[in-house]
This record gives sequence, C-alpha cells and structure tokens, in this order.
Amino acid sequence: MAITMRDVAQAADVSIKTVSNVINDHPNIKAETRERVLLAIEKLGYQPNLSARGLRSGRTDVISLIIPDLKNAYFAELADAVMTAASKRGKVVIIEQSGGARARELEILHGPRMRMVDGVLYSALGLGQEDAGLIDIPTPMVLLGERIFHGPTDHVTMQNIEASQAATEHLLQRGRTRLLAFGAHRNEVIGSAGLRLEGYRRALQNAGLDYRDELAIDVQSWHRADGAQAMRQVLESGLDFDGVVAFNDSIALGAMRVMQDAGLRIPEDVAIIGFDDIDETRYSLPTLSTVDPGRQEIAETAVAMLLERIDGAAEATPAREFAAGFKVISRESTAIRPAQDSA
Amino acid sequence: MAITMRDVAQAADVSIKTVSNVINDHPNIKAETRERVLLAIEKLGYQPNLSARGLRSGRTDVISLIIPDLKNAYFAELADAVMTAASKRGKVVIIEQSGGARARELEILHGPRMRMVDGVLYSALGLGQEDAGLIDIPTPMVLLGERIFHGPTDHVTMQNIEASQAATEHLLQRGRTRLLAFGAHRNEVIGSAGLRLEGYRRALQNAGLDYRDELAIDVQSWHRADGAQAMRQVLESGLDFDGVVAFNDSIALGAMRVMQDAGLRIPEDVAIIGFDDIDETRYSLPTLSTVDPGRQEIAETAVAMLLERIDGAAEATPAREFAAGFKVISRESTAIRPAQDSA
DNA sequence: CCATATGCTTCCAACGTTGTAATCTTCAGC
DNA sequence: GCTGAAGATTACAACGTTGGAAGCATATGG
Repeated sequence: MAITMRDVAQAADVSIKTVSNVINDHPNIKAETRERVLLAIEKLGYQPNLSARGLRSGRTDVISLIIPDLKNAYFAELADAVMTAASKRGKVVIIEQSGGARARELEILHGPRMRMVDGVLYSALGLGQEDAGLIDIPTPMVLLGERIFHGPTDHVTMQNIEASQAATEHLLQRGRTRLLAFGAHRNEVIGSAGLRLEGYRRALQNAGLDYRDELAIDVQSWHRADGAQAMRQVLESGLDFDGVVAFNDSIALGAMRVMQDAGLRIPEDVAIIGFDDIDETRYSLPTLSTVDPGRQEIAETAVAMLLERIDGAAEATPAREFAAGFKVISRESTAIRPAQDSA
Repeated sequence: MAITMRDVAQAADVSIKTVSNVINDHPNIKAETRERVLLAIEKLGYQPNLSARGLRSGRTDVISLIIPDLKNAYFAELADAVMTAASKRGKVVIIEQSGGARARELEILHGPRMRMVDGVLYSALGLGQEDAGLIDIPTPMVLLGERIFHGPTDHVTMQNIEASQAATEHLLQRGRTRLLAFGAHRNEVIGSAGLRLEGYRRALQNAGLDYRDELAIDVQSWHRADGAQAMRQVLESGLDFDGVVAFNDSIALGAMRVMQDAGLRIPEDVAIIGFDDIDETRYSLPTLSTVDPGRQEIAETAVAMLLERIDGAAEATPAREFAAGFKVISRESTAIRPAQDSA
C-alpha cells in the first residue's frame, strides 16, 4: 500500500491536517514544523493521492482537449501549444479524438469523463451552428474553431474571413486573376470552409473581379490525399487557372504535388498559398506560402480563459469571443509573377 | 451541486449500493430493478464521479503516455495509435511531453501525477541504459523505444538493427555504394541512432564493403531543420556519396530539399531512404522510400501488455520484450539505378 | 409446511484528502 | 501576572463511491 498523509503525520509527529496545510502552503505554520513535515515527506517518498484530493476539493488540475484528429498536423501543433500553455499553469491535458463525427463529439462532451476534468477545450468539427444549445454543459468550457458562433461559452478563433481575404489579395497582387478556391464546402456558410470562401469572394469583389462558381473546388476532407485527388480532377477537367487559394496547408501540399507531376511549374505557371503555417510548409519544394492563424495566441488565450472560468474569476463575465491575429507568410510558392505568354 | 448516486437511489427507491451494482454490472440484479435504476439515471442525467470511484477502487481508467514531442510526426502518429488502442479498451490517455530532457523525464516519472493514472507508457529519449534502475516505479509501466534494454519492465520496440540493415541493403541492391549514415550519434551504442548505425554497418559488411567513418553524419536532433542543416554542411565539405540512409523521415525530407536546391537529382544522383513511414513521405516530391517500424503493432501490443499488468493478469510474468515487425517501403526516392557516368 | 439454499438488496465502513471550527500556545500590552 | 489577540495546531466531518458481509425475500426439496 502506498504512503499516505497519515504515515507522514505519524513520522513528523503532527496531525494529518498539518501535513495537508504544509503541502498546500497554508499560512500560519511554524518554520520548524514545516521543516519536520517536509523531511518526513522526503524520507517516506510521500505523494498525494490525486483522486482523493479531486474528490474532496472538486479540483483535478486536468483539462480535456477534444480535437478531431491528432494525425492532422494542424491539430498536433495546436495540441502541443495547448499542452505547453497548460503545463505552465500546472495543468495536465487529456486529449480525446472525435474523428470529427458529430455523434462522437456529443458523446464525449456529455460523457462521464467530463466530470473528472476541471474544464474542456473543445475544437468542434462535426457540430454546427444549429447545435449551439447542445454544448451548454456544466463543466467550464472554451470553444475553439469556427463551427459555432455566439454560443453559450467563451470562444477563441482565428480571423477566417479577413485572413482568407488577405491570402487571396496576396495572389491578386502578384498578377494572378484566375484563382481556385480550393477546399470549399458549398453547403457551408460558417465553418472554416464557408468563412474562407467568403474572404475569397470579398477579395475578388474589392478587386473588381467576378466570383465564378466553377473555380470553387470542393474538397470534403482536408487531408493531403484529398487535395491530391481533387487537383487531379481539376486538371482532367481542363479548367484554366493561374493561382490557388487552398483552405489548408495539407491539401495545398497534395495539390502541389499533383500539379508538378503534370508538368506545371510553381510558382511560374501556378501560384499557391495555403492556410495554417504547419511546419512542413517550410520544407516543401517549393516552400509554401501560407497564413499563420495565430495558433500560439489561440492556445494561450484559450487556456487563460478556461482557467479564469474554473477559478470563478470570470464568473459574472458573459461569454467572450476572441479572434487571434493572423499573418500572411510569403514563401516561394507565390514568389513570382506569371509568365507573360499565359494571358 | 451535481447529481450523485444518492439522488438516483432515492428516485429509484433502492439503496445506493444497488445503483452502484447496476452501474458496475454486478450479478444478481432483478431485471425490473435494473430497469428502474437505469430509468432514474437517464431521467436525472446522473454521471459517476470518477474521482470518488478512483479513490475507492484504486482505478481511474486513465493511462499516461510520456513522449518527447508531439510536434514530431512520428510521435504524433504513435500517440494517435496509442489513443485509439486505449479507447477501444475504455481507457483515456494523458499525454506528457518531456522534450527529451533527462531531468524532465525523471521528474514526470516520479511526479505525483503518476499516482492518478493506472499505468504509464514511457517513450524514453533522455534516459539511457545506465538509468535502468531509475525507471522501477510502483505504477505499472511499459517502456517504448530503444534507450534502455533488459530493464525491470515490459518493453516494446522495433527491430532497429534488422530494419536499418534492410534499408541499407535496399540501397546496395540498387547499385549504390557510397552511402551516408545520416543521423548518427557517434557516442551512442544503443538508442535508435546507435542501433541503426549498427544495422548500416552490418549491411556494408555483408556486402563486403568497408565502413568509412566520414560517411557517418551526425545529426543531433532529428527534426527537418536539423537534417537540412547537416546536409548543407555535407555538400559544402565536398564529400562524395550516391545514397543516404537517413535515420528518420524528417531529416530525410530536410536533406532531400537541400540536395534538390543544390541541383542534385533524386533518385538519379542520390537515392535516399528514411525511417518511420510518416504520412508525409507519401506526398513529398519525390515520394520517400522508408521503413515502416510497425507503429500500429507497437501501440497495440504496448497497451495490451500494460492492461495485463494493471489487471494483474501478468503478475507473475517476468519483464517481457517484444519487437514489432518492420517493412521496407520502396518509393520513388530509391526507384532508379545511378547514372552510369558517375562511377 | 418447514428447512435450506439461493437470489437479491441493504448496511456499514472505508478509500485519502481538505474545509470548518474549535482548541491550544505564545506573546504583547498594561 | 493577567487579559486578550494573534499564531499554530488539531478534531471532526464530509466529498461520492465500492467491497464485504449481513439481511431479507423467494424458490427448492423433502
């Protein structure tokens, strides 16, 4: 059986409560007593039982992070940022993968595991605006992502429309005019895909260009393979384009590979920009221009907000919304103006 | 205040213990009673308090996965595989990042958090064979990786030497003879780097070739940027080589990029093979040959072994060792024999 | 119809910790 | 040297659950 406070108390010749007081840095402890207790703890190798502490105090110092898929580089990097931010504040993180399925997301959100954590960071993918009511759970929560807005909880997100508009303008400024919106979900209004498509439209509009529906390419799942597959179809269809605004880096990289196989030069024939600034974009050939969505800021803000809710420090505050700053990062894939003969 | 068993018991007009029995599927419960209890649970939205259960039963159904760095694609994919395997068996996973630092690894391993989990999967990076004694903790543990062998715990690993030998032979069979061992740690005997270097040597030896020390390239940290940096130095030094056995995919991809920038064609001028089979290798240009280390098998075996230890099913069994199967995956980066003029 | 076995349910205590309130100690101030 | 306040420590109960054993019903066999 493991060492408990009782054993420490006995060894230090004090009451159990005094041991507890020492551990929790309560005021009014004689220096000599503290010494004695710490010594006993050291000698016996005592470690507090966190289940007991959790039961008694209602705090576990564990938060949960619900994401669609850790294999997705964006979420892996987000998880890393969240864990680092949490660790700084003495919290540990349970990661739950939802696979982006609505049913599974709700199951996790309403499952018993929620009661063992102090709070949840929830990156929705399967849920939508119509589910806003369903995410009102007793556990403190901060919502991430762009599936639900103005819900009952704090919300941290990126500036999708503005960032997408800026990415599109980045290509327009380089003389590209026939731009694919690559990764659209046509039925979507909000969600990353919907918002980024809106930003794309605004940029075109500001530039006095018409929005052409055939240039919006549906890519349902945003993995590399899906981007490659979608680009293959585009090339087969003979669609004419000279720039690609890809709605995330992975599909951009997949598409880039397919274009290169087909003999298209990047950026000479086609300029392409992605979204997310995943590490890989710095090492692809050519390096991929992209949008840094402010991942670090998102993680840190989300953790800070969550802890305020947990502490009760933000008790009276109504649901907050925070949009992190973004930055267009120009790399080789958008470095050059198009060849003059391709007008 | 949240709903407790007491409330459910009251609503169903049974004792608290009967509610507990229903929840835990104890035998000997009348069907009618079970119905009544389940109905009350449903109606009240009861969810068990896992801290209390953990305290009373000593089980939390949480396991901890300690890895160096989630941003590393290999570990992200390993974490995913572990979480999936754990989830199948009703366990949830806490991920702790050690950064590969020895002190931090020990801190985590001996920290109080270990007492809140049922078991640990520990992927060491900072520790070495000389620390074998330090990992003998009271919490059930399964060791992953290649830093410590024949320690006090179960151990799941890949066949490093054999796999590296096979990867090297893969290049030799394609007529390459001046092979870099890319990613060596010269001071290391075991550890991934040490073992893979040994496999490389064996393959050379079997082929009747001499091991040449200048072809073993040190790359201390195995990230893309480090691989790129190391390859830059190799090219500057003017070293002559026609093949690269890279000790993981990330440094292979970084090196590949640098070689291409320098005008080297892959695979015509230099053939290259990596290690780990991360998703990205399927989409790089050219696609990267690599070794699948049996990640899935590793994750599933490790979780299974850990649960046996937790259940006590393997109580009497001495520390086990398991090496997963590997597979050389041939892709474009090793597709072609060298140009004939380069002999 | 009773004795006995078996199925089902309940009572009690305990897991290890911390909040509250009470008690004991120390020391300043007069 | 006494009073009172502040400092330091302790007793007790409770958090919500489950293991063990006892108790009560119901069925089985004679």
